[in-house]
Amino acid sequence: MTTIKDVAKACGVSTATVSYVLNGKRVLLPETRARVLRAMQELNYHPSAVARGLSHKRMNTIGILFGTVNTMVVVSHPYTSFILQGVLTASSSAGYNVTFCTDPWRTAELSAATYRDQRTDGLIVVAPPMDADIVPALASCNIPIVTVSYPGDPYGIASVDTDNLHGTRLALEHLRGLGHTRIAHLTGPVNMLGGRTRTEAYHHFMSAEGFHLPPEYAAGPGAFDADLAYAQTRRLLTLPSPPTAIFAANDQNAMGAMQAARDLGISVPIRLSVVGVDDTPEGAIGIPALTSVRQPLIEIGETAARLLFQRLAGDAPDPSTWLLKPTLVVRDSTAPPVS
Amino acid sequence: MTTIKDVAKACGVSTATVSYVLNGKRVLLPETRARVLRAMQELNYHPSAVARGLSHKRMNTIGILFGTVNTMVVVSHPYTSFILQGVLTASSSAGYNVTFCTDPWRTAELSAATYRDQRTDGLIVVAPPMDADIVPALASCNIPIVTVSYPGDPYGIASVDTDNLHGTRLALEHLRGLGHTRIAHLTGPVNMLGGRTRTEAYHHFMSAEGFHLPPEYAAGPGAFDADLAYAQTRRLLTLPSPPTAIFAANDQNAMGAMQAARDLGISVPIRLSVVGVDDTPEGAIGIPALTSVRQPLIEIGETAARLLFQRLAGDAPDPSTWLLKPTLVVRDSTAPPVS
DNA sequence: CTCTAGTGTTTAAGCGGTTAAACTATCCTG
DNA sequence: CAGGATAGTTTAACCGCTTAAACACTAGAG
Repeated sequence: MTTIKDVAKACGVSTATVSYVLNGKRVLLPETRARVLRAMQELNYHPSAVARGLSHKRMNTIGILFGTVNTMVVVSHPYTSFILQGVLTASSSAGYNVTFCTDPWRTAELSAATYRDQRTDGLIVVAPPMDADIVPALASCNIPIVTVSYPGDPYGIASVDTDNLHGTRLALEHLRGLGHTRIAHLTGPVNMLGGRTRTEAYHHFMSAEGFHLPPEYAAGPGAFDADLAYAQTRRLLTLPSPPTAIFAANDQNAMGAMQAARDLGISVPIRLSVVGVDDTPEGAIGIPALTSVRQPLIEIGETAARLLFQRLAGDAPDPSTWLLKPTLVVRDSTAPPVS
Repeated sequence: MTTIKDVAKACGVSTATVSYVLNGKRVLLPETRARVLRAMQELNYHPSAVARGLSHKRMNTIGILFGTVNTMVVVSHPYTSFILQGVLTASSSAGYNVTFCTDPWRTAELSAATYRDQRTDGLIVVAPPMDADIVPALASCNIPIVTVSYPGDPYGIASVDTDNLHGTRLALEHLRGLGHTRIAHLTGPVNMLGGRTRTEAYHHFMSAEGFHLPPEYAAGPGAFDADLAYAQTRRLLTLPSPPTAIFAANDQNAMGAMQAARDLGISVPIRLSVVGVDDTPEGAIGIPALTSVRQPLIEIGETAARLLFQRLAGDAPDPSTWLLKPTLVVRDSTAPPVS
C-alpha cells in the first residue's frame, strides 16, 4: 500500500504538500500540484480513510441499528428493509457510508463498546423497544443519534415516525364511512411505539365518535405476529356480538385475522372487513388484497438520515419528533357491513 | 471523549500498560490490571476503533457492494436482501462489521477511492455484470474480495453461487416428467452470470434430451424484468406451434409470463406450465402459486462472508467457485400438458 | 556477593494522515 | 533600498492506540 510519504518522496515535496493537494486547503503552484497528482496516479495512491478519520475525528460513516429483538432476520423484513433503503439513499447522496450494527443490542453495559468506538459518527436507531435501555444509554454518552419510531423528546433527540394517529384515523374513518360501528382492534406490542400509539389512537377515535365498545374488542397483550392475531380473531369472531370490522396493528396481524375468518367460514370482506398497517407486498397480493395504511418508510429513512447529517454538520436540528403522513391504500378486504 | 492517556494518567501508569490491559498481550500484576480496569470504568473509557485500525491495519469490517446497475433499489429486492441477511449473520458471529458501499460502482477510475481507502478489510461483490470492470479493477489492487454470482476463477478469486446447472435441470426434469416436450425459455440478461448460465443449461439439457426446438423458443436478449417477459411470452404463445411449458430465468420473468397467458385467455397450469427461479414471496403468493427453483440465498451470503474471513485470517481458501444446491419448490403453476 | 534470568513496566517509535506555525523567497511600497 | 506583505512550502506536533526494545527490580544460582 502506498502512503502519503511515498508520494511525497517520489516528487520531492513534503507530506504536507501532498496533503494540501489532497484536500485543497492551501494554494499551491499549479506546477507542484500537477507533479503531485501525477505521482499519485503513477503510484496508484489512495489515502487511508482510517488515518484521515483519526485526524478528523470523523469517519463520514453512520451506523444503523435495528432495535428489535430478533435483529438477524431484520433485513428481509419489509419494514426495516424500506427504512434501510431510505437511509442508504440519503447517505449515498450525502457522501456518507453506512455500517450495519450486526451486534444486536443487549444491555448498555455489554453493547457500549460496539457503539462508542468512534467507528461511526452517529447512529440511527430503528424501532427500539420502549423499555430497552439502548437509547438513554447512547444518549448519555453523547453519541449523536436519531431514532425512528421511538419517543425522542425526553432525551432531546430527533425522532422520525409515521403519524400513527393520522394513519389510525384514516383506517377508522374508512371503516366508519362504510357504515361499520362494531370495529375491533388487534393490538400490537405495547413496548413498541408504533403499536402502542395505534392502540391509543384507536381508543381515542372510538370514544371521540361516541362508540362504546366492549373491552374484548381491543384485547391485549398483542404482538406484531400473525399467530397471536389468528387466535385473537377467532375469539373476537365467536363473541356473542362479534365485530364487523377489524383494525389490525399491522399487516401481519391482518393476515392472521383473515386466516382466522377463512377458517371460521366468515368471508372477507362480505361479513368482516379488515384493515392492516404497513402495506406489505404480501398483503397487497393476498386474496382478498388487503386494505392497508401505507407508511412512508423510505421517506422516514431518508429523513432520519438527513436529520443525523444536519446534527453532525453542527446545524443542530431542533430535537423534535418528525411525523410523516401515511396514506390509506384501499383494496378488497373492506366493504360495507351486511345489515 | 476519554482517551487512553486519560486512563493512564488517572492511575499513574503508562499508556502502554493500559493498552496491555486492553488486549492482554503481556502479563501484568493483578493489582495493576485491576486499577486500570477500575479507571476505565470510572472514566467510561472505550478505545477508538479508528486508532486501533490505524495501528493494526485492519478495521474488522467488510464491505458489501451490489454490482447491479440500479444499486439504490437493491435492499428491498428479495435476492439481495437475503444475501445480505446471510452476510450479516456470518459477520455477526465472526465479530465483523459490515458496511454498505452506498456509492454505486461506476468505473474503476471513479470508484476506486471508495473501495481502496482501507475502511474495509475486504469486499463482497454481489452479482456484478460480467462486462463491468469492477472485479478485475479491485482484484488488481489486491483488495481481498469474494464474489457472488460471478465467474471467480479467472482472477484467482473465490466465488459463490447457486448451482444453476443443477437448478435448471431440476426445473426441466420436472417439466419433462410431467410430459412436456415443447418447453420454451425466457432468457435472463446475458451479462449476468446467473441469467447466462441458466440459458446455457437450458440449451444443454434440451440437446442432451434430443429435443430440437425452434430458436424462437429461447429468444434473446432477455432481462430480469416482467415487462419484457410479458412481451416475449405473448409472442411465444401466438406462435403456430406454441410451447406448453416455459422455464423462466427468474420469478419476475415467470410473473410476466403468467400475466401474458392470463391476458391471452390461456390458463396456467392447464394449458401452460410455468417455472421460475428465486422462489420469491410474490411468486409463492401469486395465483396460481408459482413453481420455482429456490436458491439458498442466505447460505450463499454466509458462505461468501466466511470465505472472505478465511482469506483475511490468512488461511487462504482455494480461490475456486463454490456452488450451492438449489431446490425445486413445486406449486400450482405446473401440470401435465393437455394432449 | 556477583551474575543471570525472569517479571513488570516504561520509553519511544510507529501507523498515515492533518494543520498551525515557522520558514523562505519574491514582490511591492514609500 | 530597507521593510512589510504575500505566496508557496516545510517543519513538527498531533490524532489515539500498538508494540519492539529498553529499563528497573527481584529472586535464585553459583
